[in-house]
Amino acid sequence: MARHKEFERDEALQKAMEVFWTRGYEATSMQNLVEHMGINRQSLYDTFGDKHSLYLEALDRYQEVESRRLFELLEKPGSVKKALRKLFTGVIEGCEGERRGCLMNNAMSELAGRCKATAEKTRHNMAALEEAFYRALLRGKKEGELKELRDPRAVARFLYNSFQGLVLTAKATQDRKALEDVVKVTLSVLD
Amino acid sequence: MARHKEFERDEALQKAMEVFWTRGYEATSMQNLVEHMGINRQSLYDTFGDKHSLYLEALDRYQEVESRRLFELLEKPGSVKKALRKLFTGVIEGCEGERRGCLMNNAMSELAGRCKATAEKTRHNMAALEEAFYRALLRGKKEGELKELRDPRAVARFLYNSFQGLVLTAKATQDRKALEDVVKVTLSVLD
DNA sequence: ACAATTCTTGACTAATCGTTCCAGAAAGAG
DNA sequence: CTCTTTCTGGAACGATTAGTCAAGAATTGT
Repeated sequence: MARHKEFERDEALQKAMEVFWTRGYEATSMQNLVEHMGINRQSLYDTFGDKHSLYLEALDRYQEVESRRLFELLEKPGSVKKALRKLFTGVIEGCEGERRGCLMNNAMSELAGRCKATAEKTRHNMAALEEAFYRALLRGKKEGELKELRDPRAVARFLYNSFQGLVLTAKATQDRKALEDVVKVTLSVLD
Repeated sequence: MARHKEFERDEALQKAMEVFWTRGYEATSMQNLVEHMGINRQSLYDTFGDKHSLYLEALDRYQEVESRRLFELLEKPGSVKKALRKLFTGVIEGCEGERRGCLMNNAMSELAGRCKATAEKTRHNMAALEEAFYRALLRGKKEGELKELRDPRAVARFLYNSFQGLVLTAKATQDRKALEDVVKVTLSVLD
């Protein structure tokens, strides 16, 4: 029988995801990908198809891996408000170094307007995040922390929107005070 | 003496801005620009320098032309809340057709992370919009519409953030109800 | 050992990228 | 008209793009 693969598919995909995350879709060349993924050019094409297919798979992987961190944070027992604050201030911390934002956010901005598959995946991500916020809000309401919450669905959508806005804003500014103001007012909706 | 220019610099720049607005920076080729601007390739280079310089000038023009519309809307006498509602729902209307978002928003996402000049221009845009929100809030407070407003600077930053988030979100979704929920909760901060 | 299958390598398309060069047409001022 | 400058068109630049091909090395089951 045949030889086995000498690289881990998931590891290579992870690397590809990071390159797309940092450089975007158009600015990433196959040469960039070959170098960073550490696999052969031909293996890349054999395993992932063309550049666009690889990008879509990278979006899927991001959805699985990165979104999970967010879900876990919001589902962990304890104060919902504190979890939300941690989530939002985490964006501010993250803006210090890498400055690559969020892959889904970037995809929405760069490609969703002209690529249906990308638009679909970003919508799926949006739905998942909205749902995570929604469940957290319901939990907060049930546990008495957010008694006065009127329309959890609308607030969940609002939180998603503010979160994405913050990720984007943090890409251009280093003004922590400004970003903290945004978080402060955003979370005041829950009071 | 010499011949005069046969094209209007501002008109050509306007066209270039629209191309960058629709396609982004990387996905726009000089060929695209030549075709849409309606001027000669050589004239393009003579007049605007290279692609990157042209892009930065397009950002400047956007800042002047498009931001003014926003300023005028917010400075017009009348209810500040109504003006803000009009501004935000305008984003929802705009998402029906073109789907190109906002050039500054796009620039922030695509280039601000790796181009200092772009980051600077988007920061300038952010400061201008924040200031427009701030002045509108102060006016609302003075005129009694927003008596209970505590921290207008923070709320202005919050409004800017929600606005940019909405522009981005509207790029991927057509769910008007979801977008209207965002606007509803965002503006509820002023109540 | 042997055959089957797959990985690796590097050269190789054809197209497009941003940019420059050049020759000639057009239009102002003297 | 002539001189000067600028605009125009097309060809060309070298570099890079996404993607392919073919041949050999490696690893498996029999």
